[in-house]
Amino acid sequence: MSGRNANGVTISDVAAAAGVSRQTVSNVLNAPARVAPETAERVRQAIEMLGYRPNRAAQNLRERASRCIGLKIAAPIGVSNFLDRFLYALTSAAGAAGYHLLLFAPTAVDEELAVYEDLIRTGTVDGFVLADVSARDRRLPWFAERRIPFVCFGRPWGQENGPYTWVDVDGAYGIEQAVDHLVTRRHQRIAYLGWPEGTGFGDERRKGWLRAMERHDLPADDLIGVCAEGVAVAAEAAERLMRSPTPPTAFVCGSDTHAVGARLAGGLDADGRPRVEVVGFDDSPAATLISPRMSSIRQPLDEVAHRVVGLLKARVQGTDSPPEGVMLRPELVARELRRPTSDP
Amino acid sequence: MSGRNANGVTISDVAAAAGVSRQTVSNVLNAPARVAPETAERVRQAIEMLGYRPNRAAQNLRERASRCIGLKIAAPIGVSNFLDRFLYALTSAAGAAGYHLLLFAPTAVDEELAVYEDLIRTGTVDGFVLADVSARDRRLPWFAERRIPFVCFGRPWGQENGPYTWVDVDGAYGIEQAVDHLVTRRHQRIAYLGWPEGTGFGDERRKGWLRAMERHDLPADDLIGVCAEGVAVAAEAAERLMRSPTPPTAFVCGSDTHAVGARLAGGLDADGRPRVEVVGFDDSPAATLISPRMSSIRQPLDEVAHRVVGLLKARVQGTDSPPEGVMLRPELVARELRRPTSDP
DNA sequence: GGTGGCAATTTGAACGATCAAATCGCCACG
DNA sequence: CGTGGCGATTTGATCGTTCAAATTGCCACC
Repeated sequence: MSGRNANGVTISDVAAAAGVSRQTVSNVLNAPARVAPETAERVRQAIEMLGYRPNRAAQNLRERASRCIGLKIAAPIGVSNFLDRFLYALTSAAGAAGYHLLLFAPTAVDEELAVYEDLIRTGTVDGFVLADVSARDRRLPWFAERRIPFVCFGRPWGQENGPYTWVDVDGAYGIEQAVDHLVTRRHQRIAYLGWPEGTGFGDERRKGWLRAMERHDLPADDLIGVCAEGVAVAAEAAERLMRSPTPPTAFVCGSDTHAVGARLAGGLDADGRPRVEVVGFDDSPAATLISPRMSSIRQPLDEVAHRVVGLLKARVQGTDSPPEGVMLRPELVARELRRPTSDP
Repeated sequence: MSGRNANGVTISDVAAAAGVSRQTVSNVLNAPARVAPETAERVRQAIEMLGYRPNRAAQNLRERASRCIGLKIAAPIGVSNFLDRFLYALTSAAGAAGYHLLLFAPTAVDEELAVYEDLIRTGTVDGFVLADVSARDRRLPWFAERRIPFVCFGRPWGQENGPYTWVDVDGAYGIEQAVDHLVTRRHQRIAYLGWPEGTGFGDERRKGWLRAMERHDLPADDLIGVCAEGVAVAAEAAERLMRSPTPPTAFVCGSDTHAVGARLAGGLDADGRPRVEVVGFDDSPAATLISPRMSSIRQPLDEVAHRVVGLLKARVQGTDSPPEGVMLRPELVARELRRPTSDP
């Protein structure tokens, strides 16, 4: 008996209204096969009439699961709204799988690992998505040791062979596609502009460029520029390459930010057209800040999110799903379709 | 009895270890004054030793509260990472107040309002933050009718006098500050470039510009440009204004995107310096995409988030806290400190 | 007509916490 | 020496759900 609470229609209220027991109502919702059709119909009407919705806390308590996925969100840096887009994709994918995304921010006082542990131990979340895995990330072995379910977005660089589950996008493949594209557009001096050595994904993208250049038998030696992510520094780095006696006619870049810098450094010709063709990485809306819009390599974020959620769900529910790495392919979004101006 | 579960140390386990009853352990955590000091110490040691953390679902069930704040996240559009920054501020503020942020995405099949109702009825969240309040937003009266706690970020335009609680930033004030700033830098033809009539915040910002221009006794008639948010269209709109016989020497803009467009339209003089000075709105990192970096009006996001969470908490807990509107002031971040080139 | 089997349904017992009320021990006071 | 009062602690009940086991009703079969 109840229903006296503000907004609380309980399963017992429904049971009373339908003239059955609580468990029958529960069965209608969770195991319809066990219930006689006409009974089920009567119960469904009572549910509808009373506007019954099962209490989440009670379910969570009973089922020992929160159906929440934890995600740490850090102070945003940089111009990209990559996180925005990934967050939306992840939230949608989680929703489709019956989960919610629960955000938390690291606090100044607490030890970061303690925050993760707390969320698991209190049952606030069932597992984590790690979207900011760094090289030799100490969270991974720590989580594994405690059997805390998690899935990485991004390969765990330096511990790829560890027993970790991840989803990543093959950046090297994307860059190779970009080089191939530029080659078909008759470019031969194709530079690479990206992060300095040390970031896993950056190194990989640069390797993809080098591989493609060798495959096409093109020179690569004096065509590498590196700098931190930032338009101004990227422009400087690109300018240094442009001062060469045989300057690049195109840039393949580690990020859209690098690409914007390269485009600015290249400048415009007499007709007001960009002197260098660039391909960025991420296809962020920021890429539209320059005109004409540049080409960029798009990561399949919806697919990434979907796979991440699926794998995490399996690891949360499944007793012992084996670690698994999933590699997805990015796609080149080609936007500069005019002929290159020169062909040295 | 228990503790047999994988990672579940319960309050009874702690009680047994410390040689007291469950309730005493509960009191140590929730009402320490009721417990004798030496008993409390013993219990605390047991908690520490066993690594006890209270189960969130059990607390939620008993206390009829989830300590979660719901936030709808939509597909990102535009270049700004404003949501990123607000999300981080909101997550931090929520965490400091003992809450978590729970994200959800609207699904294609469900009615939007039904999703909100579901989250409340199931007790998944205690209330909502609405960061995307539109004019005559139908959610507001609907929530109020159902006594669903919520706080808006942004005035509920068109229903400011409704019984709603909100936090907003005084955009008109910020714009006026920008105009004052430009006037002290000897500008006289200061244009406004922003959204077409119809967005509450946009209209308000334009009014702020007009008010400041009148206050300074400056002409304003032919200095208004409107367009959607987008660099290319903004540049076009700004160009139209520049073609006037007496073109503007500065732009005050409704967004950073508009401002980037205005700067591009203005172009550079012989010394490579921007011909027009611009002030954007939001101080997004995208503002750094152009060089020299432009001035912009910064919203106090941390303060906004803090107030939003505080008000929501009061409305969730308090029986009947009266509706309240909080207006905060933005701050002009002035970046172009060189003298303007001309003074017509 | 008694019995076994089966489908449909109900009852009892958890899940882990907190509130309210009851109990305990101890001291002071008349 | 009995009683009242008070601080410290314990017991019982409850939040709303689901699992496991028990019960009911019905039909078929020997």
